[in-house]
Amino acid sequence: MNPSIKKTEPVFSISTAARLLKISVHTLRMYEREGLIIPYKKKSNQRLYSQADLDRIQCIRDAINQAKISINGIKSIYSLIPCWDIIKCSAEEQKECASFNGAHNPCWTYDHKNVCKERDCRTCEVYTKYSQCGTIKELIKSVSR
DNA sequence: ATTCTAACA
DNA sequence: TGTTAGTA
Repeated sequence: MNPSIKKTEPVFSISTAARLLKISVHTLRMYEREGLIIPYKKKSNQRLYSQADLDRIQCIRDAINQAKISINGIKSIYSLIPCWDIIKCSAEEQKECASFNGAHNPCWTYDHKNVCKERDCRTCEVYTKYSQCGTIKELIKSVSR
């Protein structure tokens, strides 16, 4: 409601996020364990969610409830994002990268040894670019053709 | 009062 | 997915 707060600003506690999304805090933490989301962490280790996080999670909920896609299915979809092309890592780095070589999990769930090491996956375009339901569908279409 | 991790009569 | 335990 406050226009001065950016959609990417982590402001919602896990209980507030759960209430707004109508899901349990347990489910919220589970999505994180599965590597579907990367909430902001305070130094106290407590999670904070931005409006962008909420939007992303709602897309995940829609994929599960409407499209009937499983958690593993969503992870597989995310793994298809061409991260190497988006962040343009070198051929050497691609050779060493699991994400470039048929990984079935999102790139941000792996240990990074290349240029990704200096990046914060939460704010990386690879993670944020396909956070909207529409863009995820476009990705699915482009892959299924 | 809230959140966190880990675990399961 | 739920719930409980023991913390911070």
